[in-house]
Amino acid sequence: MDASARFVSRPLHVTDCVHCPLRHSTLLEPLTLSKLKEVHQGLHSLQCFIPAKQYLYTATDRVHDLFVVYRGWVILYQDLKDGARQIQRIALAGDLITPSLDPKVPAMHNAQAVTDVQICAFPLHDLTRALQSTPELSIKLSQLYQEQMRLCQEHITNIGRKSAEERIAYLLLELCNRVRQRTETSDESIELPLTQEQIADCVGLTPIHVNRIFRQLREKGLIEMTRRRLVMRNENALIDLAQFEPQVVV
Amino acid sequence: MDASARFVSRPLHVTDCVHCPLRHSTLLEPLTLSKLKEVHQGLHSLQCFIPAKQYLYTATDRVHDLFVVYRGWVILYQDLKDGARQIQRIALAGDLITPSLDPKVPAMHNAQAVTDVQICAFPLHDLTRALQSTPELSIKLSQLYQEQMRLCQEHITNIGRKSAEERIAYLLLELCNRVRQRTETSDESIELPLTQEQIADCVGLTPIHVNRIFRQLREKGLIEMTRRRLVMRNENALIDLAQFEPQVVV
DNA sequence: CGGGTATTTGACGACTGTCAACGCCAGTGG
DNA sequence: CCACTGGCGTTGACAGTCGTCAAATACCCG
Repeated sequence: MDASARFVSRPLHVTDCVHCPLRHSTLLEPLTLSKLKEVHQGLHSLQCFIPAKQYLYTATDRVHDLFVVYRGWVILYQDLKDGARQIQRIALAGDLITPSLDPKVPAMHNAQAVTDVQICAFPLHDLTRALQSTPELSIKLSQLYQEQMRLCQEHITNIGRKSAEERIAYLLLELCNRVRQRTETSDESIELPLTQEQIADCVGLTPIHVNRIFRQLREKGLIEMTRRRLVMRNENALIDLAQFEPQVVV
Repeated sequence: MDASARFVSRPLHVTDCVHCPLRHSTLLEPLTLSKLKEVHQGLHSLQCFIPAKQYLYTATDRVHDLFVVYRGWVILYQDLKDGARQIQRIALAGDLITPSLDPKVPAMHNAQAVTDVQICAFPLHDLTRALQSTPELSIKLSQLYQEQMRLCQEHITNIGRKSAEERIAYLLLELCNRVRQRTETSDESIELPLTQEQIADCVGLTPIHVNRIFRQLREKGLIEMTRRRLVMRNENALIDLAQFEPQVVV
């Protein structure tokens, strides 16, 4: 199915997208929301609203756009034959979602809104033109890809070589860090709209085991989890446990 | 440590790099070796020789170059505190290696030559200039990143949600596919210079267990492994087992 | 208030890891 | 030529983390 059809069949508010990292050309500028609020450079885009649990596209879709999340959480995941599911990436505000750069190639994964989501869609055709006319844009795009790759590779290390406890601690710290960068705060608690099942699908465990680990972490006094909210009770201990290396953003 | 120092301290042959995917601007052109043999566009580069087992850079290095593998196998991996190791990516001929786009940020992972390797090094500074003057280059770069991301995300699904047997079957098929694309052959056997330990570090298992699975696959008549050589005895059964989806290169 | 979803808990089993030992092969040096 | 050495592959016994199954509880939304 064609993903653009999927779009227009859903409630959507089209306005100008005034918050978008693609407008920033400075090398390795951190992608905070305040930084995002700058001037548009004339790149065509549509801002869309996607309600929670709806799909941005699915694995077989041929997508003609590159997306930038403006608000909300999006999970990118793959379904396996046996019913299992692996969340490959969690996209937050300011993150790029690029199912493919070739509209003939299907996305191979699903993109689903966890919360209500606002995104900007950039038609690939316009993007290609913009890249040719605006070199800063292409450099920015490379940086975004690079940052994505880094997270992706850390995710691989996390899933491949760490215990359940370490994996979950790491995921929580990473998400916490990313949320803080975006809100420019350093609260010890954040909104965490993921279910335990989604966390399990992210780190490659079963929801039952995720629950066991959460209890452990709670009993050790490291975290507290109320509904949709995560409190880091002892962040240093958690960092130590997870072998987490907060990225030094220069 | 600065990675350029690491370079010049090693045996290296400096010549013009005449084989490099960055010279190709057509959208989603497959990266085969024959395609690589085209005309250079004036991007500065050094071709270096790295003998097997030597490091291109290590986790703490600040790297000032972007690399393109021309010949040989390179593993990118992270070391963990407890001595474990996770191979995040295997780079073959035509693949990009971009430890960072900011020379101030350390690589966070090691890049080690598995076989003798020839690579091209593009200084980041020159690359940035080239991206600004040559828009086709930036589009090509984005495509390369995109392809990398796809492999990386599949790797995550593989490690996170598949059994040992499925993981190994998948890895073998992926490597086989990538080698075939590059050699433009479809032999049922390929050179596979990885040790069982390296395969284990790639799919997140122990070398002992990798060995057990190899025996299983051998006894099922699916593969044969002699020294440094993999023979696919029943590729379809292997594809079925691994839930492998060969990428449709358009 | 009621139905569905998410969380929690226990018992049990299995896949994979750990430990230990041996064999094979290539390179090295006497 | 042969003993020696180190790396890699192979195998077995055992242990443990994590998955599976089942069920009860808590929570949300209509």
